[in-house]
Amino acid sequence: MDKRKKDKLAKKGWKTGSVAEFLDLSDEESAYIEMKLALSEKLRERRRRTKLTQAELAKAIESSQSRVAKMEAGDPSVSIDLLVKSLLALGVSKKELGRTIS
Amino acid sequence: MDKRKKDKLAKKGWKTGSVAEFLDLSDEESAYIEMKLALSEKLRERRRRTKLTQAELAKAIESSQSRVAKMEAGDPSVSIDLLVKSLLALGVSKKELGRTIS
DNA sequence: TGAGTATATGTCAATTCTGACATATAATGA
DNA sequence: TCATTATATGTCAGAATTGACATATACTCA
Repeated sequence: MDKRKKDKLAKKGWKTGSVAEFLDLSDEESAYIEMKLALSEKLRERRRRTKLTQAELAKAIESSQSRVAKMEAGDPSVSIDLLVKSLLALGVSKKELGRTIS
Repeated sequence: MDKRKKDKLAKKGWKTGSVAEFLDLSDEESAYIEMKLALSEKLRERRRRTKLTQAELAKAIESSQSRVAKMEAGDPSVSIDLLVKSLLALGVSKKELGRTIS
C-alpha cells in the first residue's frame, strides 16, 4: 500500500490505536500522523470557538477556504508548519501546542 | 520579545534584512521561530547522546549531512515537519516533542 | 604542525506544499 | 421545498523545501 493511500485512510476515521498495525505503519509514521490529526482537530475546535467560518479564518491567515478545509481534514498535502502557523495566528500558545501534540 | 531571546535568535543567524525588521517580528512569528530552534537543539542533543555523526544520522533518515547541519543550525530553509520526522526517527516520543516545543 | 574527521555553508534541480479557483456536497432556515 | 451559506474535493501553477553535491571551516590528535 503506498503512503498517500495510507494517509488518506488514516484520516477517514481510524483516529487512534490500531491504525498503525492495520495500515502497516511504523511507529514513527503513525506518531507523525497522530500529531497532524491532533493539530487538525485543535484548529477546527479553535476556529469554531472563535465563531469564524473557514473563509473568514482563511482571510485572516492569508490562505484560502479550501486549504483551511484540508487542514481541518488532516489532508496529507498539509504540513505541520502550516497547521502550527495557523494555530498560532488563532492565539494558541506554544504551551497549548505542546499539550496538543503529546 | 525580551532581550535574552532576541540575542539567542540573533546568534543563530536568523537572517532578517535589518535589526529593525528583526525587532518587528510578531508574537506568532517569534513563537514559531522559537519552536523551531527548540526542536533544532533537541535534535543535536539527541544525535550526540546517541553518538552519531551528522553523516550517520543523515543516512539513517535518508537525508544528507548538509541538511542535518542545517536542521541543527535552525536554518530557515528547514521545516518543522522535517525536524519532527527526524526526532521521531531518533526515538523521541510525541510526549517529549510536546515538552520540547512548549 | 598537518592529516584525518566532523561540521558548516552555498547552490540547485527535483520534489512537495501552497493559495487560488471551480465545483460538488452539506447544513441552515424561512 | 428552495435559496443561502458553509464546508468538502479536485486540480494546478507558483512558491517553498528537500537531498545532493562541492567546498569551506572547525575540531582532534599524533
